[in-house]
Amino acid sequence: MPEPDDKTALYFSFFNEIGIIGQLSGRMLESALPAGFLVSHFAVLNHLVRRGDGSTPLALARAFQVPKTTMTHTLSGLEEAKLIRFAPHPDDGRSKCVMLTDKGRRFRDVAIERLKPELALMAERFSPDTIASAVELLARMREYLDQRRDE
Amino acid sequence: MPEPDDKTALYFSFFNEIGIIGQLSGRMLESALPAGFLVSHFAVLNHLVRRGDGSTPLALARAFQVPKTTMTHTLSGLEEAKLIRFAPHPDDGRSKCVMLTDKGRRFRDVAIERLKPELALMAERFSPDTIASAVELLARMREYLDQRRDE
DNA sequence: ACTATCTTGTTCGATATCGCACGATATGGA
DNA sequence: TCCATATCGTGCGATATCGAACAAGATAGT
Repeated sequence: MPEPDDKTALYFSFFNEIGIIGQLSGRMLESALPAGFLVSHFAVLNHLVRRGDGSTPLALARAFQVPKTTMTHTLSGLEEAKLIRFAPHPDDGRSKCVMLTDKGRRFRDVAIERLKPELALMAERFSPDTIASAVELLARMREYLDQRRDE
Repeated sequence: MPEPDDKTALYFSFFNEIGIIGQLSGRMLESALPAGFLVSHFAVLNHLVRRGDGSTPLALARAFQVPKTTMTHTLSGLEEAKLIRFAPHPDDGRSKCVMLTDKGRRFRDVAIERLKPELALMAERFSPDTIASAVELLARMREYLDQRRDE
């Protein structure tokens, strides 16, 4: 390492590992989805199931930290596949509400079911406790970066 | 959560956090790069500095777990900016060696210098020890996913 | 040496992602 | 009320990413 006297490299390797795991897990997840669907589609459906639907596109874009144009594109794919539908926003004429359809919920459930064996295998090597504490750190990191971003 | 009886959701949130941090850290890093350069460019340069240059494009693609077509594209951008150059492969006529140029090394050093304040701030909240142990877990996870991928 | 098969890098086409700029609506102050 | 400014979603163009197919070179079996 060229800078043995500082910790910079450590933090870079952290983000480097994050990036690579993002790649690998994305591929793994996509292999469990029908052709043409991506992580971004699944992630939105999963979010809607877990946090409840009715969010606006902008709220979703912020939740995943992607530009709103990207979210528009992702949502239009989901709508075309009838996995979500849009409802008018009750208070704000500029906005809309993203609603899960039954088909969307089933799509997400099937994907999860298809991934369960893989996750079970993973759980043999990485205990829920290990992952839970990692999630704790990662969530803190996400919140920190998110807040820094806004400043 | 819809499946209170299994740990599936925990593992999903792990990968979800990974994805979001990937987004956020990518943006942060790109803000320290000249316009038109992306994380992928920096990541390759950083890899070449730390692991030494002379790798082949395919080896780099594997290191970052991206398709080789993607690496071809990334490398062509770096070559056009004269941050790397290609040398013929001594043993294999199909392949080539990716070599850092002085300009490439400086590019990487400048980027790191520009990021140091941000990382120093981060280090106040996330100690090197914390990050080091996270890197350990992440590296294990990467190796695991990598190996699963090949099966 | 010959040939079948594998490996490496690229080209090509399709699509995802992103920044910019716009129209529509909301908000707040004069 | 009226206007300036902010916010929400989208259209557009540029570029990144990826899978499929290919050409050139390597490899292994005969």
